[in-house]
Amino acid sequence: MTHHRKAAGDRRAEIQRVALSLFTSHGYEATSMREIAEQLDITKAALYYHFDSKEAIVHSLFEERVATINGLIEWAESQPRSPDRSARVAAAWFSLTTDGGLAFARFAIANQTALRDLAPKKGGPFDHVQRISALLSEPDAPPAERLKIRMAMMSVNLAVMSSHDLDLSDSEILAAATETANLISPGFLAAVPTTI
Amino acid sequence: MTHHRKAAGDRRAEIQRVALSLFTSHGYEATSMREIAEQLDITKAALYYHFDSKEAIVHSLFEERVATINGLIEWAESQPRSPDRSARVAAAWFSLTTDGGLAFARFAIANQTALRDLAPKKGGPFDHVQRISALLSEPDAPPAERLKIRMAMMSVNLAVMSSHDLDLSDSEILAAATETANLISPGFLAAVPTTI
DNA sequence: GTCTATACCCCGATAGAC
DNA sequence: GTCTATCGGGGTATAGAC
Repeated sequence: MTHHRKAAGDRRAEIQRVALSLFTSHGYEATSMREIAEQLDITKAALYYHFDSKEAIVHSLFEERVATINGLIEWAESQPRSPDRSARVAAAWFSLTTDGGLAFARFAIANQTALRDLAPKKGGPFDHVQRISALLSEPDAPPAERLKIRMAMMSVNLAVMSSHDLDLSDSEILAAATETANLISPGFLAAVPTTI
Repeated sequence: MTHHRKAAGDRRAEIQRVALSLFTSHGYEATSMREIAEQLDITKAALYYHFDSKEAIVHSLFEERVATINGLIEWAESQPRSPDRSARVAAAWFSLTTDGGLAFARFAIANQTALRDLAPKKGGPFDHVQRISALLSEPDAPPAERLKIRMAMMSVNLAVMSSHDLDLSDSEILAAATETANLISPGFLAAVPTTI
């Protein structure tokens, strides 16, 4: 027998889906709990049953990703610096943004300042760019060199930002990002297959 | 005789300076009129003497830039499509982001969603990217080609986003952006001198 | 477990004294 | 021209009925 009622975990996932959509289109600060509740035909108070706060919602949206990247960094730091390690880290970094389409990238772009304020030390998304770029560049690399590595890392963001109003699939956007990353920093994604 | 009192126009400029700083660091939505007033040691009401609304402040921050770009677009549309026209438009676009350092670029990055909502039709900053990229690409160019043009145009944003926490001057960031633009779209800034 | 009702605060904005 | 005082509303969050 199927039930008309939603399973326990579904409501939480629905809230996350709606919140991600609203945060992406209007921004975290401009999105109110009332808006999220209305779009789900539930009350504001119901949100507070599933999440302790508005911040808790946004944290839940990237906590899995944060944990994965922290694991990646931990692994990389236990390995000796080598071209192979760099290739694996770069490939993992890129594949992380493709999981679940480009929804997270779009969310991150629309909420850069909010993410900075909401995830300051916990190892937020922006801290990761710094730490991984350090892993990918030589210890004595000049700042200009580190900048290029970071620009290659963030080519996905550039492609997503630029693709607004253009008739392109996520795969095509990602292909442009991959190509751009390799142009900015030759060999950046040499080891990663271009298939998505 | 010098006066201790500020000249009339100074207060308005001071408000713009503080507002730009706060909007850039915390975002438009997260910045309140009270914060702006406190940082200037004036009252909230005093702000409303100089500006009709919070939106009016943010509009004043880029109205000059908007007018300049509208003029650029108007001029370009009156010219026949040619390599020379493209070179001039691309060069003008880039030099517009250097005026007054990279302050506007940083502001725009921190407030993408707010700018979209606040300047929807008036010819906001994001509308300009679309219209200028149309000028710079062939009329029958596929979306992927237009995307690359836009990515080249927004390489300044990429460089600024990536340079956070890096010991680089605005000139160095801009140099990286210029180089990247030409890598993404060969010859994009061929005609523009690289001196800043 | 999920709702209604409400507390409490700070927001942008205005009126009018000085 | 700049202030004090205040308004109406929406914000997040909570208390407690059901």
